[in-house]
Amino acid sequence: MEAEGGSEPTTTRAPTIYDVAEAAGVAASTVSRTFARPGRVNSQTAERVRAAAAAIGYRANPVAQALSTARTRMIAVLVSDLANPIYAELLRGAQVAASAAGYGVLVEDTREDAVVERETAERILPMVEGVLLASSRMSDAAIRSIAKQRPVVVINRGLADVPCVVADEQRGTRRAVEHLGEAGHRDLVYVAGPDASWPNGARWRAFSDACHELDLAGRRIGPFEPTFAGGFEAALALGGARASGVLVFNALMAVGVIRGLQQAGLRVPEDVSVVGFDDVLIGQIVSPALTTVSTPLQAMGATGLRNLLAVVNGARSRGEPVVVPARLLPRESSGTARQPA
Amino acid sequence: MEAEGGSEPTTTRAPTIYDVAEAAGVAASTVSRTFARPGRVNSQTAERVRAAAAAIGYRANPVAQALSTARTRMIAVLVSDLANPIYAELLRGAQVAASAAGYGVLVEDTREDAVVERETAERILPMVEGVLLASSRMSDAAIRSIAKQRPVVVINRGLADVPCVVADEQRGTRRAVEHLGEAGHRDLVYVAGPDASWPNGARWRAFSDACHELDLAGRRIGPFEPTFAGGFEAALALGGARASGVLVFNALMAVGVIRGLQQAGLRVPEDVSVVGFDDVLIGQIVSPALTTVSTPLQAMGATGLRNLLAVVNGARSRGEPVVVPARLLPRESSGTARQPA
DNA sequence: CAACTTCTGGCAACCGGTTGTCCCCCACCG
DNA sequence: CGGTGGGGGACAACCGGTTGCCAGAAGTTG
Repeated sequence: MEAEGGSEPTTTRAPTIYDVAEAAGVAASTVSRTFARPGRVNSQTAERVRAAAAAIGYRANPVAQALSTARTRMIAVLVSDLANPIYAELLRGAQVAASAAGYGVLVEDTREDAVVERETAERILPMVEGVLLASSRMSDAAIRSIAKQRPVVVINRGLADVPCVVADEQRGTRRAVEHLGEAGHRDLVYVAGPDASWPNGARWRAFSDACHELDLAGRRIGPFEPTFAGGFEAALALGGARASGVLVFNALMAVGVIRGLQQAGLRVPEDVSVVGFDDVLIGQIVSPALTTVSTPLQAMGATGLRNLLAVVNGARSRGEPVVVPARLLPRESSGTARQPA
Repeated sequence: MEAEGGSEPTTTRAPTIYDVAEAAGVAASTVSRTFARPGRVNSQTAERVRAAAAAIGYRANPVAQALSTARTRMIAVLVSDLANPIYAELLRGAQVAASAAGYGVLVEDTREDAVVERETAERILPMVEGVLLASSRMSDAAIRSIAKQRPVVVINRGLADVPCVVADEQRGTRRAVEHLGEAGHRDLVYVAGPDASWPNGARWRAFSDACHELDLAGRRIGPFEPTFAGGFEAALALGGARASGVLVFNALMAVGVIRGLQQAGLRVPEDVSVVGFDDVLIGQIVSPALTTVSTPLQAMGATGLRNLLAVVNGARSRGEPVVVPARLLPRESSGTARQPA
C-alpha cells in the first residue's frame, strides 16, 4: 500500500498508436486501420507502419479496443466445483476452443451454490461477451435473465430458448439399467446427486422409466453431495437395503459408493453392482474399475464454447439442444446378480 | 457470421454515468465520484445519485474503468494441464482468493509446452494486472522477461528476484527417503517427470542427496510424462531393475506406477514400495492407497494469488520465496523391504 | 480536357469512465 | 461587514483505440 521509493525504473509507458503514428509519419487512424482493416490502407504505407510498430514494440491495448468496439474477447465459464474432474475436463475443452478463437476464459467456481453462481454471473457479465454455464445450479428464470443480457450456452442442462449442449442422458441411463437388468438385477437403486442438478433429474427420470418398462423395482435415495464423501455416505444409507444394482449420479460418488460398500463388508460386484456416470481417470483406477456411462466432456466443453462464439457473432441458434451421445463402458464394478436367497 | 434479421429487440444500451447524471440532475463527474470516491461528494447528493442509478439500473462498465485507471481487475493464471488434479486445486485456491478480492481469473492451459506458455503469457499480458505461473515450464529468462512487464508470482518453482510460493521439497523428499530407508529399502529409484519442471529437479536433487547421506543406492529413470500413462510406462521400464523402493515425481504418475507394477505381476508394497508426491483423491482411492508427500495445493494457489495482488498494489516483495511445509502421509503403498534374497 | 470514380490519408467524434483544476457559495472569523 | 477557507459541483482533458466523413490525389472515361 505504501508508495514505492524513488528508485522505480519509471515503468516506460507502453507505446500507443500515437507513438507508432509519429514514428511512421502518418496519422493515428492510419495505424489503427493498418491492423484493424488491412486493405483499407495502401500496402506501402501499411508496411511502413508495421515496421515502425515493430521497431518500437507496439502492441494494441485490448482494453481500449474493447471499449470502442464493445468486444472484450472474453467468455465467462462458470463451473460448480473445480475439484470435480468433470469440470476440469469441461473447462479444458472450453479453454482450448476459446484460445483457438482468440478468446480468453474467465473461470469462476461457484461452489455448488445457486446464489453465488447468480451473483458471480451478474458481476462479470459486463466484462464478457458471453457466458458458458456448466451444470448450472440456478433456476431456469435466473438463467433466462442472464441470457437476456448476454449470449449464454448451457452445458449439461436442457432449457427451452437457451442453446444447450447435453449428453443423451435418456439413452445412457437406459443402457445402464438394461445392463443391470440383463445381469439379473431386479432391485435397483438410484443414488441421487444435488436436487438442483439437471442431469440428476434427467437420470432419475430415465432410470425410473426404464425400470418401469423393464419391470424392475427401482427406488431412489438421496440427495447426497456429488463428491466422494457423498457417495461414501450414500453407501452406508444403502447398507440395510436389498439393492443388488446401484446406479450412481456421478463418478466421484460412485467411487465413494464402492468404497463405502467395501467398508461395510460387501463385495463389488459380487454382492452389489455399481454403475456410475462420467468417464474420469479415478473410475478406471479404483478397484474394481467403475462401470460407467461415459460422455465426451472435453468435446462438450469445446462444442459449448464454439456454439457460444457463434451466437456472439450473430448466429441465430436453432432452438434444439445439441445432444451428444452417451455410451456405457462396462468394466468391473458390475456383474451378474447373486441367485436370490 | 450472417447478419441477423431485422427483428432484433434493439438491445437497449446499458445506462452510463451520463444517464444517471441526467436523471439525478448533476454532472457525470459527480456520479463517477459518488461511486469511486465516497466522501468526496455531499452525502445528500450521493444519496440522490444512488437512487437515480438504482432506478435506471446503472452498473459501471468495467472496461471503461479499466481503460482510465489502467486496472483491469484481472489476473492471469497459467497452468500446465487442467486435467491434472493438482492444477485444478491450485486454480481453485487462486480463483477463490481472487474472487474475494474482487478480481477475475483468466485461465490458460499451456499443455505442458514452454512455447505455448510463453506465447499465451505475452498475449494476455496487456489484459491483466498480474500473472500467476503455476509450475511454469518456461526458462528463467522467459519468466523474468514477463516479470519485467507485469507483476508475476511463481508457484512450484524457485527463482531469484521473482516472488515464489514453493513447498519444502527438500524436507518432504528427505522424509520420503528416510521413510523408505527405515523400512529397510536400500535400492531406491526416482521416477522423473518433465525435465522442464522445477519440482522435478528439486525432488531429484533432494532424493540424490538424501540417498547419499543415508548411504542408500539411488538412481533415476525418466523423464516420463507426468500422467497416469507416463507412470504406467515407467513401471515397465522399472520392471527389470532391482529397485525395492520407488519415489515418483507426482501422484498421477505414482498411481500409474502402482498399476503398472501390479500389471507386471509385482505386489505393492510387498515386492516394491511406492511413494509419490501430492495428496489428491486418486491417491487415496487407489489400492493400495498411495503413500505420498503432501503439499497444501489450494493454500498455495490462494497464497500465490494474494501475494500477487499485494505486489500489484505496490507491496515490495522481500526476496525470499514463501515456503510451505510438505509432509509425508504414510499409507499403504509403502512397507517393509523384503529380506534381500 | 472536363467530369466522375476510386483510392487513401487525416480529422475529429466517440466508447464510458476518472480526475486535475477551477470556481462558486457558504460559513466562520475578527 | 469584508476577508478567508474549504466543501462540493462542473468542466474538460484524458485513457487508447475505432470509425464516419471529408478531401486531395490519382486513375478512368467520353
